[in-house]
Amino acid sequence: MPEEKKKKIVFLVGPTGIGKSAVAIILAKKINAEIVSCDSIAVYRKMDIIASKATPGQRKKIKHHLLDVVSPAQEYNVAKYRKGALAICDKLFLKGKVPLFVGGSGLYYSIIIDGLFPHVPQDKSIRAKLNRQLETKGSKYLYKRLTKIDPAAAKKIHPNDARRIIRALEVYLKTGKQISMLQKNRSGLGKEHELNVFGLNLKRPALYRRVDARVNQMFRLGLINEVKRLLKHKLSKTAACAIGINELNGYFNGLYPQDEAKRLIQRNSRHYAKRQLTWFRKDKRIQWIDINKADSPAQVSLKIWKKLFL
RNA sequence: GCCGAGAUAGCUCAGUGGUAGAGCGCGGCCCUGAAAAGGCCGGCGUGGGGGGUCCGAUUCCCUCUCUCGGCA
Repeated sequence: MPEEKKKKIVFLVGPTGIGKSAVAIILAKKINAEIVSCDSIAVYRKMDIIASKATPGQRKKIKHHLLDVVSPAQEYNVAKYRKGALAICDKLFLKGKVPLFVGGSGLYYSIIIDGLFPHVPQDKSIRAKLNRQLETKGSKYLYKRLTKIDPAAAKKIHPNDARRIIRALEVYLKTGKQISMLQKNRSGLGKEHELNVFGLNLKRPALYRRVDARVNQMFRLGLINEVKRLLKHKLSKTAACAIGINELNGYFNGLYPQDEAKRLIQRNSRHYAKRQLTWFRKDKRIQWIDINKADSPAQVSLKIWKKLFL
């Protein structure tokens, strides 16, 4: 039975602030796993509080991968993530360990499970040119070009979505191939492995209360100083989009008081959580675990464990 | 107690004799090399209670309740 030989991979996803990390550590011990972070911000060093990374104490209990792998000055993206994550999976399989992916970055998750179409990395000069055209002629102009070059891609992309229009044009200009064709060619771990995907969720008001509370906690832990330190150096544009950077920068520049910065961070985090839920909701592979306030991380991880082995 | 202002969406408020909008908030969605990013869609409403005028009232009139100012 080849089915039996498939290697097991476990995913734990869900919106920010739901308590994935604590559950993951307990679960990892039970199933002989190591944790692979699936978080686009936690990859950055020196962004500990802002990314709510696992603490040194937690990392001592269970090994965490893909935390602190790049400096905040470096750009990071899905392709780098995928490369790193696949390498770690291989290592873990050799050790007989189960990879336990934990995080809320939906695209990163899907790139691991379903794959990424073959390498067409970004091209700085093509992008610069397209961005200039975006400024002078607007996204509608670029969209029209895309309509001619790759109608299928254009159909999927909204005329205002400049970022995706540019990427589609970039791929074509660089390879002469349509992104809509290339995108059909993807293969991820889902094909060769036994996937077990769990999602944590809470009723919306309770989730939002948790998100707000976690932002308060981040302030207590020293978010302001952490961001102040980060802003002393040049941040890559991918690191700079972490929620909290921009909001606090406005406060540092005297645009509004500190409370307003906090309010904005809380609001943007709630919006983010909502978008994450939209992303994950449509993935039918996810087995949802509804947690209520009373559930401890241990209870939640037990529920997952039961689903894994019963 | 008297005088004045107000009571409309979750919040702050606009407007109109033909059953209502704005901003923020909130909800839904899209997503393949920036993804904690970027983009799209949606008004979510017993217009404070009751009565009157009118073909028709959220809009005009009366009254009650409440809120906020001012005077006592």
